[in-house]
Amino acid sequence: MELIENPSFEQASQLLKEYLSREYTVQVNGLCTVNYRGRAKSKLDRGERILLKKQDSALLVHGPDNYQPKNWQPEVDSFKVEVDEEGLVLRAVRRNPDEMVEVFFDEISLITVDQLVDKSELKIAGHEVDIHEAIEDEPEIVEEDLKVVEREKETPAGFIDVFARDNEDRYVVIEVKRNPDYNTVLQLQRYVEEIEEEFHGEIRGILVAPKMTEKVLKYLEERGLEFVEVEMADVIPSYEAVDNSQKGLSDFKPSYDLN
Amino acid sequence: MELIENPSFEQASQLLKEYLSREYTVQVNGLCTVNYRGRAKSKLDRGERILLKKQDSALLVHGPDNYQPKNWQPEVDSFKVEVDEEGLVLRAVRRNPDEMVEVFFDEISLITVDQLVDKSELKIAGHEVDIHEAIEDEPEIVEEDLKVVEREKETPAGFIDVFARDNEDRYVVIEVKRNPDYNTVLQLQRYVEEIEEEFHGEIRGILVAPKMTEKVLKYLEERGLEFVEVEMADVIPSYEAVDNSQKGLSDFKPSYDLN
DNA sequence: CACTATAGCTGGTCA
DNA sequence: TGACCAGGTATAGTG
Repeated sequence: MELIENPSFEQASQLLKEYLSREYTVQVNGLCTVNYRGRAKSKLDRGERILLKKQDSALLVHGPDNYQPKNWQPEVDSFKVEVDEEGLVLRAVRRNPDEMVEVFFDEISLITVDQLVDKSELKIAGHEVDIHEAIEDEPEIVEEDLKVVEREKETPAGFIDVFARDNEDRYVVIEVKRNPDYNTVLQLQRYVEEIEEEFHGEIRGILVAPKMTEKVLKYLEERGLEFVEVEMADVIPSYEAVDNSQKGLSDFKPSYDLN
Repeated sequence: MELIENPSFEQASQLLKEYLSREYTVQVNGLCTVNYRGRAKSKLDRGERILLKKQDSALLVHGPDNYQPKNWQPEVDSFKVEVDEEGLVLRAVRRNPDEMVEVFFDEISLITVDQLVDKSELKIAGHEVDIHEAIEDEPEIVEEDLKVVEREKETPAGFIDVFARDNEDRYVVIEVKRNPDYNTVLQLQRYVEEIEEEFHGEIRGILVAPKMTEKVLKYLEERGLEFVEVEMADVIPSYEAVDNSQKGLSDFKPSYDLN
């Protein structure tokens, strides 16, 4: 790791020009103002901030509070660094969409340059798609003797998450939601009505979710629909760490504009 | 700014215990694994990361790529630091929702502690009625050669904030909003239509606001209406800069569990 | 305090 | 490529 406290602008400029456009994590702490221009406009007055350039060229400007960055650029195509009598300017441009973040440093208190290695990737247990798959694999999660007919079945009202038949051969429309609300109920009702038109007979509608509110449950039951609660832990047996860290990195070569 | 390279776990623990629960920006670079448990579950395998604790207690764990953090906690109620033979553990808990981020450090390459000052957090005080008055007093805020005909003019659709004539004697309907949205646009449009019925000829509609979103602006322009941005500082002579950067900070005293 | 709507949303999936 | 939807969404505004 390379680290300089209170560098001169010349030192800083040299370091930034060397490392900004390469696969290094670069951090600059200092007093700066920031402008953004592109999809919107924003101007950030002078303040002490932390600038973070990541190894895939992502740029973040963090202030002293708030979980989210004050300013950012998810992907930068070209960096540009200039020094004049007033300080150091860093410009991060990307095309498509055309936008630029400009950072004017008045003071720089710290610069660090490092190459971080992260072999792991995060996988979250409990996404909607996971539940779909789990139900398809093990329909008994929802109900005994349930047979999946089709997944993502299309109807005029939209796509049904899981379409099945129960142990009395009745058709069952299953809608999966992580955070069910009134709209979810209405949507399920529409699906059931579509299936009634297509197949006739008694059609069941089941809302599958890890949680439920009293209000929505009542709303659901008033419409003759059912609710099955699933525990995430039961549905997803194990989550695995997947190595995605190299994705796209080998292609990363933002141009560096020397002037 | 306090800074230690390659601290021992004991040194690190001491520093973290001292500053994590206070209004300091704390940064830890090192090799770690991270667990999250709460609204969902996630596990992040060992990797080199940057942990950032901000002055409002927000916690971020950044990996070497991606603009977004690998793991985070927007607000932390209590921090807990422990050292054992395997390394250093940092736990950040919050209630409502009940969730926890656990960071296990195997190696720590850098710790920095600092207090950042961001003067740009200054916000402005000003109410809608203030802008009305200011426009009545000085119509040129909105446009040159504007003559106010009437304030709070009544129409069947409601009261028009300011009713005026421009330098070509066209009638101008001015609607003032602090936070304009779609409804504001529709309201202005209704006023313009009312005035068209009453006076005929070309009627202009101007929305005056200190800020504007892209969507609303587009919506506005599609209807042939105009937008004038006003700076509170320009409009209200005695506007006061209110320091909101401390908002909630004085109350910020996450408990520190000494164990 | 809860609910609602937006975001320079970002990120995914699927027609 | 674009439309549509989810997110540990976060955040701001309103009742």
